[in-house]
Amino acid sequence: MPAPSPGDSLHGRSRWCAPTDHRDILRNPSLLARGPQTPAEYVMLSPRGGRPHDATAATPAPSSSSSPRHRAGMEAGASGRVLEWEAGLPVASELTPVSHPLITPALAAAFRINIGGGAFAAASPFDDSPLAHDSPTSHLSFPCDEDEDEEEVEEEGEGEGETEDTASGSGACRGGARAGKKARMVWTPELHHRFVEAVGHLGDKGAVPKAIVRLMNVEGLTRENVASHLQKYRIYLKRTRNPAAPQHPQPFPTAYGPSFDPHPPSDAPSRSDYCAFPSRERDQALQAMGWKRTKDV
DNA sequence: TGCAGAATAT
DNA sequence: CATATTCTGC
Repeated sequence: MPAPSPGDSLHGRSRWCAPTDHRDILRNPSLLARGPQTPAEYVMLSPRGGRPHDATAATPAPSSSSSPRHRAGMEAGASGRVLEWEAGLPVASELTPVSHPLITPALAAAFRINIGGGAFAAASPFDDSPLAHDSPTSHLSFPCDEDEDEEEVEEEGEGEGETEDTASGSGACRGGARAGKKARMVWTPELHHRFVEAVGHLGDKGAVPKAIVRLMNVEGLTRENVASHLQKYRIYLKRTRNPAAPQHPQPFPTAYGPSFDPHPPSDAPSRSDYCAFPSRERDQALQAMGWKRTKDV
């Protein structure tokens, strides 16, 4: 029965938040304490409304009663799927398998998560031709939407009984009130790479937000996200084109590099690195995520 | 305080 | 859709 009873499937309209807000993790060490065990869990670790300040969060509040509805939504696929959520969604072939890609190889390594078949070595995060192949989204992070649209992660994780300590059932993202702003999106290098490619493929004329979004085909990515990014990107292009101070032909000292600059200018850009990650957040985020290179978790 | 990056408004 | 402005986190 497709029609979910009220207060059931949509109950709490619990949403999954991508780990966009590393700050949450930063402020909630307990999340790291145990670290995600599975992709699914990882995804749920960053509940926007997860009361970040809840110091006592040490207790994830497993709540045996908290039914794992989240996954139920998709896992129930076999038995009863919430068609309501599927309305307007791209067909399966168009969808991006986020399950594994959500976790970058490095992350996986950090947490010793094994994503399908030793992803670390296998998946080169910098594989190019993202567009060339129709396999769109890959290792991308996405924002947490709370509005209407919200692709569900096609999780193949053979559900282990994860503890659904996601924020309280209602309003996983943002304390229940959808009046708020959307989670800040993080343009990862991968994402930006796709973006740049999309723009390139579309050409100057066709590179409009809508088209870009389509071409990128990143679940969770909104037109507005792209529009905003595009705006910055254009500014960046303009700047680099102008003889203002093009120390280099067109290196991207800023975050707006064509993805992964294999050869960062030797003069080390004063500002951030060549990656599209949020300048300083990245570092902390990575650390918070257990990426400490010197220290061990 | 200023800056950068993303969201939101026009 | 493009541009401007606001917001937020360092």
